[in-house]
Amino acid sequence: MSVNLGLKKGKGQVTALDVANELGVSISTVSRTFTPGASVSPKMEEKVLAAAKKLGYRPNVLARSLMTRKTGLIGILIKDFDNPAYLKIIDELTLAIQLRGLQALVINMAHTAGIRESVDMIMQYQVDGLVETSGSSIDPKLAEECQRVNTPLIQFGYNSKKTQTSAVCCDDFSGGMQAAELFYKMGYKNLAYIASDRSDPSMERRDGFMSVVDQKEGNKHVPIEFAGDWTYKGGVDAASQLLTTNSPPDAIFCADDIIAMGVMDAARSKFGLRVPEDLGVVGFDDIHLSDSYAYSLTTIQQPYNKMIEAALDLMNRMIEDPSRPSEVQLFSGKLVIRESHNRTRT
Amino acid sequence: MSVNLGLKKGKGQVTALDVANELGVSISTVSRTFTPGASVSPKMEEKVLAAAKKLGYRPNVLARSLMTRKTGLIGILIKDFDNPAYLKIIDELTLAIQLRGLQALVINMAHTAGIRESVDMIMQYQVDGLVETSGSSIDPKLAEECQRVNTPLIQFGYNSKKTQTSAVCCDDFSGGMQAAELFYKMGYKNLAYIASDRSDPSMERRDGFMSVVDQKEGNKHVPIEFAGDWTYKGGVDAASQLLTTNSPPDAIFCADDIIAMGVMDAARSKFGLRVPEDLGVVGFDDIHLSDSYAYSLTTIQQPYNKMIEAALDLMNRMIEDPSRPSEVQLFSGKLVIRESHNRTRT
DNA sequence: GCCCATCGATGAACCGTTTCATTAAATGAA
DNA sequence: TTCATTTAATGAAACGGTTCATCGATGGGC
Repeated sequence: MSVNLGLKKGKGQVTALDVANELGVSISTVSRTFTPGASVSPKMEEKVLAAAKKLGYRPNVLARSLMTRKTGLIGILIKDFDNPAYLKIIDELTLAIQLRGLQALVINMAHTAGIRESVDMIMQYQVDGLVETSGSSIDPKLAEECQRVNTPLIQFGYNSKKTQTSAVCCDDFSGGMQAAELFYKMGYKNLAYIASDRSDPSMERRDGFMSVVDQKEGNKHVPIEFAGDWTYKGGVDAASQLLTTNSPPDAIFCADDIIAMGVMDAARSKFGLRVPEDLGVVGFDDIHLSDSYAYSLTTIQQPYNKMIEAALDLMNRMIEDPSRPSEVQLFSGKLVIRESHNRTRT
Repeated sequence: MSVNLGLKKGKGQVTALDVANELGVSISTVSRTFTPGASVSPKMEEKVLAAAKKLGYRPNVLARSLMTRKTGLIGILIKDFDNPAYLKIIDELTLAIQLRGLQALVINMAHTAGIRESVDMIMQYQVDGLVETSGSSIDPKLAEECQRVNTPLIQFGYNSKKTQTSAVCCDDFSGGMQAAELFYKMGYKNLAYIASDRSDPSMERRDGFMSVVDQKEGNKHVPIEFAGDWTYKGGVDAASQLLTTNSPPDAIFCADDIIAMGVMDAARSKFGLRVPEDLGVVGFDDIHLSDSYAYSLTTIQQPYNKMIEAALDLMNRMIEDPSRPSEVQLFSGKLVIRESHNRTRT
C-alpha cells in the first residue's frame, strides 16, 4: 500500500543499493552523487537526492572509511576532568571539530587499566588524528604508536620539551612575565609563586615570572610552593604553607585559576587577609567563576579559539602529509583585569 | 633483512590477511581468534596472537561493524557546556562507557546550524545508542529519527513528560522536598525558590519544594523568581529581584548550584547579607567549588555513578531489544550538608 | 580395522561504500 | 552524415573484516 518509508529492511538500514534500485541506476551513480566533485549530471543528481530523501538514505561513513582511509574521527584525550578549565576546551574543541565536518571521540585517560589498552582501543577506531589535552606529559607508548601507524598527534596547551610531538599552546613564559609586571606596577613588594607540579606549563610560568623579578630586583629570593596538583585544595594547602612563614608574600601568582581560588579562600578564611588589599593574587586560564563577586580574579586568559583553529589547521596539514616534521605554535595569553590584583582600588 | 615490523604496507595498515599469511592460515582463523567464543584451538590461538603482536595487528572495529552491525559508538549529546555540572557527567559517562568496551562520540549541540544537519551527522556514524544530557527538552526531530532507524535514545538527568523517550534521572521532586524540610528544620521562615527556566527539572524541584511548604503552612505565598538560564549571572539577577521586595525571603532554594553561587554573592555583595545567618541557601548538583570556603554550599547531590550505570544498563537492554517500551528510572538525590543552610552554626 | 562423532580450519559470500577502467551516449565539427 | 571528443553511467574489484556451511583430520568405541 504505502511506500516503505525508510523502515529498515530486515535488521539493515537503507542502503545505496535501495536508492539505486528505486531509480533503476547503478550503485556507483548513487555513490558519486554523494561524492563532492564526482561526475554526475544535474538531473540525475536531483533524482538521486530525491529518492534518497524519500527512502531516508544516508551514506554509511564507516563503510566509506574503508575505501577512503579517512574516518573523520578525531580523538580527544583528556586525563584531568577535575579542572573546570577543561569544560571550555572540550566545548570549543568539539564544536570546531564538528564545524569542519568531523566528529570528536572523547577518550577519558583516567581509565585505571594500563595505557596499553587505551591506545589499542583508540587505534582500533582508526581516528584520523589525536589531540592530547591531558595537561600532563604525553605517554611515550602513545607517541611511539602514533608514529608507527602514522596518526597525527597534537599536544594542546602543553609543550613538553622532552618529546618531539607537535604542540599548540599558550606562551606560558610571557604569561608569567605579565603577572610579575602587573604586581610590580600595583606596588606589591614580596612576590611568590604557587606551582601545581613540576610539569612544563607550571615551570614555564614560573620561569617567566622569575625572569621579571630577577630583572627588577637582581636575584632576590622568591618563595615557591607546590600545590601538588591543579586543584582548589592544593591551592589552600600551598597558601597555608606560604602564609605561615615569617616573611609572608603580599602577592601570589598561581599556576592556574582553581589554585588561585584556593589561595584566596585560604588567605581570607584562615589568615583573615583581605584580597587584594593585603594580598594580591593573579591566576591563569580564566575559568568559570573567575569573574564572580566572590573571586573577581585577575588572570591570564588563553586564547582558546585561536589555539583550537591553529591546532586543527595543523592537524589537517599533518593528515595530508604524514611525513611533515613536528611543529610547535605559541600563542600569547591575554591579561584579564579584575580586582584581585588591585590593592589601590577605590 | 629485518622483518617488516608493523610498517604500513603502501598506505594501508597491518591487516588480518598479513597475519594469516605470516602463519600460512586462513583469514577466518585470524578472525575467530579475535572473536570471543569462537572455535579455535589453544595452540593456534597462541600462534595467531603472537604473530599479531609481532606484526602490530589490531582488528579494524569499523570494518567489523559492517558485519556485526554494532559500532561500539555511543553518542553523547550536550548542549549546555556553560554549566560546570556537566564536567562531572562527561567525566563519569565517558569512563563508564569505556569500561564497557565502548567509545563516546561527543556531540556538541550548540552547533548554530540546524538540528537537521546534526542529526544527519550523528546517524551517519551508526552509533549504537544516544545519551542526551543537554538538560533541555529533546528535539522532536531527533527522537523521531531515532525511532525510525531503531537507535536507542536515553535522556539523562531530565525527564520530560511530553515525550515518550526513556530517561534516567534524579528525583527532582523529592530533592525539592528535602530542601524545604531542611529550611524549616533550621528555623527559616520565609522561603523562596529561584528557578532556572520553565524546564521540567526546574519545575519539578519547585513542586517538591512547594509541597512541603503547603503541608507546613497551608497555601502560604512563596515567591518564585526565574534566573532565565542555569548561570551564575542568572542567579545574581534573580536574587537581586527577590531581595528588593518589601518582604524578602530568609531562605532561598535554587534550581542548581551555579545559580546558588550567584545568589550568595549577590546577597553578600549587593545587599550586605550574611549567609547563612541572614539568608539560607540550598542548591542542587554539588559542583566543583560548592565545597569551597567561599560558598560551602549545602546542596543536593545527584547520584551520577548510579544513574550512569543504570543508563548504560538500560541502553544495553534497548540495543538488544529495540522494540522494548520506553522506561523512566528515578534516583533520589543525597543532601550534602555544608554551611549555607545553617543559621545556627557555632 | 572400521565407523562415527567431534573439533578446528577453510572458502566463499557478505557488509556498504568508493574507485577506476570501460562502455554507451551525446555533442560538436567538418 | 560521419567521425572524433567529451560526458555520464556501469560493473567489477577493492576495503578489512565476520559468518556459516563444508570439509578433513583426529580420536574413541566396538
